[in-house]
Amino acid sequence: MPRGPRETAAATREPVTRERAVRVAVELADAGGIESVSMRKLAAELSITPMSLYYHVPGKEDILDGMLDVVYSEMHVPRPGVEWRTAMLERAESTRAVLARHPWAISLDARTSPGPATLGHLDATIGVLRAAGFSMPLVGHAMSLLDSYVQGFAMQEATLPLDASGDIGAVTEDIMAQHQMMSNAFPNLAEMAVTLILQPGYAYGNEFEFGLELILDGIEKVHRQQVEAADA
Amino acid sequence: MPRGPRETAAATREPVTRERAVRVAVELADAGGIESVSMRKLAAELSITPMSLYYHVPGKEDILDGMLDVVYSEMHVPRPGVEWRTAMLERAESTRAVLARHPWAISLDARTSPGPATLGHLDATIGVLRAAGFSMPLVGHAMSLLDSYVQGFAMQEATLPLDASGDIGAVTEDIMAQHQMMSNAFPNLAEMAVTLILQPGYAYGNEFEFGLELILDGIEKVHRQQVEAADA
DNA sequence: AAACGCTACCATACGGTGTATGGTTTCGTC
DNA sequence: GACGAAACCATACACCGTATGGTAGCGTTT
Repeated sequence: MPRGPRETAAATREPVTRERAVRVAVELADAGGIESVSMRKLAAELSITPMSLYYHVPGKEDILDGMLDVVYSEMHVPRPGVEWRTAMLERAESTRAVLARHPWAISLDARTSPGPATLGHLDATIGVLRAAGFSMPLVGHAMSLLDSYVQGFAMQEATLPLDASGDIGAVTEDIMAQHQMMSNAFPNLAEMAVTLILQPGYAYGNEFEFGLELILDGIEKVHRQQVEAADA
Repeated sequence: MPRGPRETAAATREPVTRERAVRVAVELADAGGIESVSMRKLAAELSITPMSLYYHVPGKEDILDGMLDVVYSEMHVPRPGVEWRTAMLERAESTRAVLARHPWAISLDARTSPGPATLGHLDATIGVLRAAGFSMPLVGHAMSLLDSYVQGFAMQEATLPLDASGDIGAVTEDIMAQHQMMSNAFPNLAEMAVTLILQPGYAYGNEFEFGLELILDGIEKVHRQQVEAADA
């Protein structure tokens, strides 16, 4: 029966490593939001004291970096052979799905110092576009555009006061209560609320696809023009 | 000589109000980033004790909300008559300019409970699109798409390790040092770094316009189709 | 003139945070 | 059985947001 070092009581099981600490931090954030990830709570969850964490990790920043890389590692990585448009679509939708699973990651997304999963993801994406004949500048354009949109949309979506189903219903009363006031000060906003957003079938999440397809159409058009120009 | 109440020493000048507290908080954030806005530092800047702030404000959240609304109030509000595409372009560029001036606002952008400036801004934008004949669903599509892109781009830009000029130069050495390693693990990324990003003329900020024009083109096309379909 | 109440401010304290400093225990190896 | 590294710990500091319960100065009322 092999056993790790330092197993005094019957408490500890797995050894504490940076990897496990980050994994547990992700679980904490999933359960209680990013503000429930503190060095003390994390240490408690690992059955060690706060300062013992610093043996495995240089500081909290490193844990946050690790958490973001875990999130990226859950995303679908485009495979080399796939047609570029399909790959980009899958990538965007996978990103959105993963961020929906880990909403706290949206605010962490602004962080520098990417991890290996993040870099691998970028590398694979560039590879697919290059294989499809995209010029390097166009790869830059396309990725900046797509990533900005996907990340921005996730942030907008997180901002809205939605219930779990993505429906706006839960706050309808609040909005209607303010409606009289809004109609005077912000007539266009009030009209949009009543005739669009508060309509039964409306869900903000559905806006995602419109923008995504529009962007992919635009990129496809530019790509085709470049290819034709090169052939001529 | 009119003087406010409670002017014991010759210290205080302007009276403390929520509005002034928020204004000073913005100055603090501009000077030292969002983490240098604490109730204690803010109170010190206003020459009162921390707890006195709570007479003017329910809590820190309210100050952050106010700060974001100040940022929105600095943005160019589209005027009713303007052609929609021009208005959207100005709006996007103004947003980007203001967020560049207050980088801390990007991370605050995810915050609920918009202020009057924010709502007024939205209202004016909807008004311009409606006046241009956009259907309400298309207004929703267009604004979701544009706002997601602009906000996401600002976030991406803030993530990058850029110096003040927007140039990547400052970190070139770091990248080159890791280049050998990257070439093996992430060949596409390495190639992109060398042949695009590290090239003398390249600045990530220039990517903004490509995406913006592409999006506006796409929206214009959809709009034209809808108008034609309605005419037929 | 005296009492009252309101506005604006303050002192103290609590429970939380990240982490610097400097031990202490346990283990494999010699 | 001594030794050094690996893993963990205790204490403490400077900060944070804010709950609780005051207090000084003012205008108005009686």
